[in-house]
Amino acid sequence: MATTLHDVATLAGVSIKTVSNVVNDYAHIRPSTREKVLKAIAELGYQPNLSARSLRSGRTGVIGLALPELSLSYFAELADAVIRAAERHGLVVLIEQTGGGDRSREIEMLSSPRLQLTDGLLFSPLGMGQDDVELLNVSYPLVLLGERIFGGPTDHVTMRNEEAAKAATTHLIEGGRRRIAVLGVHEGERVGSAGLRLKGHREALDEAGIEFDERLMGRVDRWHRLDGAETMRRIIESGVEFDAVFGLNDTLALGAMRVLQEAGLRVPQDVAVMGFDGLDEAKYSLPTLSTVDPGRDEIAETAVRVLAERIENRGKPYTRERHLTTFEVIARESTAVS
Amino acid sequence: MATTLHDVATLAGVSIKTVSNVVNDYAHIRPSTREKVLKAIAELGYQPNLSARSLRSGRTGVIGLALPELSLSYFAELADAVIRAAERHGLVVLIEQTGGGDRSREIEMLSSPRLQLTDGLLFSPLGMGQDDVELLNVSYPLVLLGERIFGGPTDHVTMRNEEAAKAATTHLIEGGRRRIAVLGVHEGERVGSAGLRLKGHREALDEAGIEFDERLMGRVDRWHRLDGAETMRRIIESGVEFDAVFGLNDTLALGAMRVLQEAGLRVPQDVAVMGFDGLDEAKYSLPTLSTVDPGRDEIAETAVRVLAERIENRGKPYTRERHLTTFEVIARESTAVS
DNA sequence: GTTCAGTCCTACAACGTTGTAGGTTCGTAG
DNA sequence: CTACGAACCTACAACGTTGTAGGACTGAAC
Repeated sequence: MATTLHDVATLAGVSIKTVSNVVNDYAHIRPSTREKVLKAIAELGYQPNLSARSLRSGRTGVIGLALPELSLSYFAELADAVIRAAERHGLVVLIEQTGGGDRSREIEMLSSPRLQLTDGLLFSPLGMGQDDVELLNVSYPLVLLGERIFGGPTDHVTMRNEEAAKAATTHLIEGGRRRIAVLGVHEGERVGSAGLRLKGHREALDEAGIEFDERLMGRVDRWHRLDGAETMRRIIESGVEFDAVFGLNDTLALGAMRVLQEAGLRVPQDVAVMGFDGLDEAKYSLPTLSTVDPGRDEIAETAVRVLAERIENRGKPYTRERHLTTFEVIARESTAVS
Repeated sequence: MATTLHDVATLAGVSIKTVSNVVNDYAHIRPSTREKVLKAIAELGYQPNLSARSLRSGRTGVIGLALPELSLSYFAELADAVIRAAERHGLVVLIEQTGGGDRSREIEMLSSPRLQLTDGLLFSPLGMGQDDVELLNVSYPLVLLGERIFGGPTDHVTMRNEEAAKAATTHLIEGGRRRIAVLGVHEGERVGSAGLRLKGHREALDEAGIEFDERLMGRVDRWHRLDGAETMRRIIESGVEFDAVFGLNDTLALGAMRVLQEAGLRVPQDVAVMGFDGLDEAKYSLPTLSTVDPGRDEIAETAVRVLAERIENRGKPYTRERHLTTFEVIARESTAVS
């Protein structure tokens, strides 16, 4: 079996508590004793039992990250960033997938017994909505990510969807585009990535005095590449005129770009294409895809920091905060002005 | 504070052990008692403390997954599949990133105290090599993934790199290609994805009686899209003649495709492009990328199942096994015969 | 009426750790 | 030489759970 404090104590000829103190860097230990203990620890290859430690201390050093699907690049890159950030705080990350927007699974997740192993949760819902805000009242530290729920009882780290989308559309307009198709629109949604980004888009149109055209709205629930491709195809077939495409995320835009080129439309000469998310992939498509980096790394960094703080100060009162990251329009070939 | 067995026991008027028995579905409990207890559990919202349970039982219900980087699509999709598979076994997954092939971090990982929270580990090294085989002798259940180390002391789940790569090259040859550039070659490597896939490639050449040309080898350590692009550019500039490109993974191939098209080379008319990994992305590039699906889902499924078995039968002797998945060449536009 | 197996339940100890309280030693100030 | 605080160390209890051993009851078989 694994060695315990007791084994080390016996070998070093001290009490287990002294060994514990050495392990935990307690100040008042005679150098000679510390040395003896460290030698015994090395000799036995002792490693603390984290279950016991966490039972005693109530802390596990693990945070949960609940997200829809890792196979969506945005979430994979987010998870990567979260794990790196957590590491800097001495935390490890347990990842739970809730499926692509499955509301009931998301709700279930919030009270999952599996969270017991966790000191707190980073929660990125996709299926839950504003009406579910009360469900965020949980007894453990929770930091909300994303744009499905606002004004909830917890800390919230999110991007400036509206402003960022507005900037994206403005970028297209400045390039001389007037008829901008939008991919990934969710019917009637007001809160949520789709709703907010569309709102930003419309603000940009309004400001430029461009009339909104319902026929340019590419409605589709899922935001995978396939959905972008199919929606684009539908719009082309509908015969409606357009000179630009704004994919509400990069994946949609990449799928669309493929279809545009198949249809003989040149990007950016005939149609400019803009994405949203700042995915790595967007750098390598043909042509390279213009996008908006919503501040993904900053989201991860901030979320972990805030969660770590809440864990640190458990029990103490605090005021929930909303953290907004800074975004950046990244202009690439797909929106170049000819 | 959270409620404990003790609270439930008090409310239900039974001993804590009886509550424990109810929770664990012990057989001999009077229906009336069970009901009383369940009611008390519901009333208090009791959830077992997993730290205590794991301290007592030695099991956490968590498995570790150590991989290079989630931002590499292959690993993101692998992690997705592993999490799904683990869920079917009632396990959750703790993900550790070892960085893109950092040998020392990988070695460190194997004895990380963080693994204490884990019943076993799925380990996918990239930097370690055959010489490190002894380091896999660890005291916890370990299942090795990937192709860096063979014949080690643990179970091993891997793909048929050689055969799959051979099939890929054969596919190109059957399309009439004779001068195949290879991207992602690692100098002098024999074991490892690069070495094995290159070996398969050469076997296919040999069988077809095509001479191997060193100048067609695109050497590059990292396998990101950028590396594929740069290596491709180097090969084009070198002036060596070629009519096909085999990216040792999809990401390299996608990066290369971009550069080929920029250089005015048509895919597949002038140059056929073949990838390896069966990434989702390959379905949506322009043109769509032919690839080899090495059986990723099967790898995840098998690895989790084997690990769960080893955990279940801890202590019992077993013979280590090597599991090979089935692969499939997926022909798409990038290798179409004109 | 006694025995016995089975059912149902309980008390206790243990898993390995850390917090608390307290004990001993030591050096220094009085 | 005594007093006293700081430094150093220890014993004990507790975190919440489950395994073990065993007690009390029931009903059936002799």
